[in-house]
Amino acid sequence: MNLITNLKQTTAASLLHLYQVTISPEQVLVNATKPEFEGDYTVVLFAFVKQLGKSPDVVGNELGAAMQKALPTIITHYNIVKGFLNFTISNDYWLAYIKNADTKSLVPPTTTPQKIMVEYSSPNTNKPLHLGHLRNNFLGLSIAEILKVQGHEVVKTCIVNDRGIHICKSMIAWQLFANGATPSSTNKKGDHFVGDYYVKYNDAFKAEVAGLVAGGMTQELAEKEASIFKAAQEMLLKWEQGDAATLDLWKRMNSWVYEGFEVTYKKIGSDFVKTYYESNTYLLGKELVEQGLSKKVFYQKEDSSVWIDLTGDGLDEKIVRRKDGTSVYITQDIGLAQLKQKEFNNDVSIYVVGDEQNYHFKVLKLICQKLSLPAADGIHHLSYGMVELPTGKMKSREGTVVDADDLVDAMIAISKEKTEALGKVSDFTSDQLTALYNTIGLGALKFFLLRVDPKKKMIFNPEESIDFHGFTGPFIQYTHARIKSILRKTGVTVSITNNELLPLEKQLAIELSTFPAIINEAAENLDPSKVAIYAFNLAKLFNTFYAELSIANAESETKKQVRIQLGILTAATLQNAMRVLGIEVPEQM
RNA sequence: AGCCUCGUAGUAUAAUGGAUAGUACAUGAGUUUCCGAAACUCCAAAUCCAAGUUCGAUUCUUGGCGAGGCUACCA
Repeated sequence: MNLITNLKQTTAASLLHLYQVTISPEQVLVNATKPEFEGDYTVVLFAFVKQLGKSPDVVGNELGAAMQKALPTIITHYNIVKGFLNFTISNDYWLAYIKNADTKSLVPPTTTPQKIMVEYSSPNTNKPLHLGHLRNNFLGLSIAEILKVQGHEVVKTCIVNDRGIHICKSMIAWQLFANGATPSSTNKKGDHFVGDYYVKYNDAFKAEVAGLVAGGMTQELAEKEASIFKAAQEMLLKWEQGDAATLDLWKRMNSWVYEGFEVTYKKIGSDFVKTYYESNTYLLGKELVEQGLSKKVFYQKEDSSVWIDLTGDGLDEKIVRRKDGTSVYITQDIGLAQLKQKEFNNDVSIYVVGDEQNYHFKVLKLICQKLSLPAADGIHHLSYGMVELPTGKMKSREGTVVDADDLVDAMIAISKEKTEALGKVSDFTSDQLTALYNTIGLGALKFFLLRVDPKKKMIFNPEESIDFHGFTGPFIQYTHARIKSILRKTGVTVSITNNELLPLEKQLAIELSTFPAIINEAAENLDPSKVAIYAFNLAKLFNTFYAELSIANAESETKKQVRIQLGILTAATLQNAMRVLGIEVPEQM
């Protein structure tokens, strides 16, 4: 049992014994003691002094004595400061922890493993991936790893938005302007190639609209009347009718895009057990509309369109089938949710999607619940904020996006530059160097995008935002590499016979012991930033420890053994923490 | 108009209602005869405003002000 749980339970038991009051262990607040006070863990007394009708000092003294008596090998001292009961934990406890910690299973597996689907990435096939997609991909990858390390079975899926008017725009522009050019004929990555035509479409569209407006048309009308827009609409119609030539071009251009995506996904580490294509799924959900009608979850209006009334749940009315009988977005998503559940039999389904769709997912979950679809309660939306630039929102139509490939390449280039300047890897082969630059560059980028609460929108300043010092991936990678280098020289732990701990040694042990709780917190909140913050704090603490205390030249052999073991545990914990963020840690850098 | 997020030093961020609001970058001052200085140490600097609940509020409630998003028979 972990120490905090133990302290909570003992507090509750002691209170029951002393005062005959029942307080559940979850109600007991146990915190790490602030450094300026004596002690390791603190029980906050205010919560129960009121119902006991005694002063905090009296309760503190009685409770402290009782707890020490209950846990004689764990608690060595206690003191009370203004309603805070501080406990000092015995060195023996921490030494036993250091000795017994297993680097192969730092996180105990959950007792209730589930099958969890994580859907992430959701690209459009009319343009390459950008910075926003990177945040999405890194969040999806990370949350999948966090759940895996807890012992859940994870299925990663992707839904590709491969049809619709936006793709037709790229297709039209290609027909108009490409003269038969292809990615290979222009030596361009396929997704970028197609994306260029999307931009060309918009340029042409804008120019045409401007011309029409100059000729006296209103902006609104001009946007509807522009011939290039009409051509795109017509193409969408042909696509829906199954026109062979249109489908051929669509398939051809999409295949270019997929080739490009594959390169990017491989580079950033994204993979999927199953990829769904919207062109296959956009007709799903039709039977569900019928079911919903017969279950009276949905109702039909006079024009024969079908709706659900969610006003009772504080939301609006929502259409689920148009009067012409076709599905809308939400209907497709309900159908896809059902399909995925049928195929994989998952208990939980996590959607990594931007926060502009918060309302959509609230509605989706509600409808699935009302239709009594299996695992409807397991639907979770991992909602994340937009990534914006100092100049404002990114707009792919206007070409003001930070391209994913460019950014990744730039990060790798910077890591190369910095690594070369330090000259610590002269013994690496060129393949090893390439791998190292990738590890560091991607580590910096992933960490930067994962270290903040996903819910918050973030501003990305390409020039200033990326750093290799401080609260960054490379800082943690460096700390790991340094520990490994030290351990290569000192050898492994032989045995621990020491019986005392210096404050920094104990502090490090305490920090190491909280890792499983951090993982649980991150999983519960679908928030990898908790792990990123933890990894940084641990690395920082180790660096302080290392600056103060020598490992190789420790005061005694027994001290050396303890510190080697602390080094081993720190390196393993950093490696595990970074792994669940999708970041590798090098042995040397 | 309604609904949902968010507002913390110059910048970026942290804090299940708990102690003197933590951290990084940038700024300033230091630390290499000793295990890796991508490191460490120290200085300075912040909770949008106003009420309320509480022993205690960055956190909860209400009202302002400000930013973004959603309220599509687009996806």
